[in-house]
Amino acid sequence: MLNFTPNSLKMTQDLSTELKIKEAAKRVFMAKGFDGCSTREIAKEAGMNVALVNYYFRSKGQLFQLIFRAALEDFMLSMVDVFSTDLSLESKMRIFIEREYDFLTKHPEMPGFIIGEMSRADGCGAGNMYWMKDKIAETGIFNDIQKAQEAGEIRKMDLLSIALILMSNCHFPFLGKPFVQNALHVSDEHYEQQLVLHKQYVTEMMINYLFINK
Amino acid sequence: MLNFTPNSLKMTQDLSTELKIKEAAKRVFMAKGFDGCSTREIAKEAGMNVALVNYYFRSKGQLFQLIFRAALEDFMLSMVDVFSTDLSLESKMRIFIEREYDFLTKHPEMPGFIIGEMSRADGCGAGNMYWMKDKIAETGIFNDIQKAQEAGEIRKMDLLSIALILMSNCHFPFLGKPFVQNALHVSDEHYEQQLVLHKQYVTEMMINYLFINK
DNA sequence: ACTCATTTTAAACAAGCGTTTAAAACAAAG
DNA sequence: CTTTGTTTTAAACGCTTGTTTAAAATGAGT
Repeated sequence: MLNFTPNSLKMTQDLSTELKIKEAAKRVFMAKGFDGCSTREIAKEAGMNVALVNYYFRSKGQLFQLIFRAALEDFMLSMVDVFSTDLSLESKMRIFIEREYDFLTKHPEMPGFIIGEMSRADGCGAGNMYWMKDKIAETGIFNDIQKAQEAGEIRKMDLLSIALILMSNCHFPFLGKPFVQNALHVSDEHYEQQLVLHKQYVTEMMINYLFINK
Repeated sequence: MLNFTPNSLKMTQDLSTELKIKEAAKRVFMAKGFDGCSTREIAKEAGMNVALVNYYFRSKGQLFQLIFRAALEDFMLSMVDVFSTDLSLESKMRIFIEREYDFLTKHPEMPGFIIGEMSRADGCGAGNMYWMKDKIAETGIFNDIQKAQEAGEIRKMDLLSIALILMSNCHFPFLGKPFVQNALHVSDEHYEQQLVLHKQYVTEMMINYLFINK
């Protein structure tokens, strides 16, 4: 009998368990963080035996690294592919903000997870993310910005500040939700509704500031 | 013999150990989070016996609540007292941003700690922070904003969006430092230098956007 | 039916956890 | 010196942690 699945003969159960654990781990790690959960909790969430976690992924740490890197790649993907188009710089930024709000609305726990776990002592430190800048550079966005600065179209400021302005106004509304919501007594519904308007506000604010009006 | 110290006869050692533990706990909790550290680690950091932590603070959880609430109050204090002055709304905002950057430069781990621990499942949830909005309201800043909106001086937008714009551009540069720094290969020195400029950029950007030019 | 490698299981491991205990050390008062 | 209350200590408690083990179950090839 023909079998097209590599590395394994029975696939239904096989890949299923590995995937189930990986997806359970993703859910649990993102909700509680590396320190905030146990191997047994992940196993239970996946409906599997504890030992299977280590059978497929060797250790809690390695499973975490897998999840973390995947999350990081997801996180970058929505950014990067907008920059690769041949739209104007202003359009790129507008669409970038749009996409960022879309993505974060679907995955609101993402920025907290990544930033939170990156600050951990033994968290996936510097070395693991060296590919990121290169990935962004490949899109040519850095050149676009430099050209636009030389042409006097956008304000001459360090790339870091441009990145900070964009990320601050896209990510903080999701990152800081638990704090801001409690501090101002805002309901979930009102918060989510306001985010739609907020996206438009910050788009206008940032474009107005970054781009020099003739 | 007269004794003015309450609840205790010898004070030098007494308050010293309690304070040492509290300060060690503050350091450790802020660096590693509630789940990321142990009672024994706090005791060792304070140079004290493990049991003393529970002798003075009953449990790890109660000690944490103490530290967390104190951090939250510190966090609010720098905001609130600017708003209580009788400066113009624009001046208040300018000084607010200035103070916020000053405070966060001295305590860069603060926003990550507060936001991170607030998202924890059993973290100090809603009930504990009901005082915050009242504390801000007492300063009259909410009225100032409403008046300014009715007078057409500042843009008519929900209070939530105004708060989000201010906090995003003040807190994210510190919150997201580990991520942004790694993503763009930025050294500590450059990052800190740029933050001084960044503060001026975002001040101009926010004021320009929020206040309607005649 | 038997083989053999893979997958799953229950049980166990040492280590670390938060917390408690009971005794020791201490310091002031009578 | 003895008493009395507080502070500090070492040791232990029961429990959970990450990980390993060795046996059981599984399923395809011969």
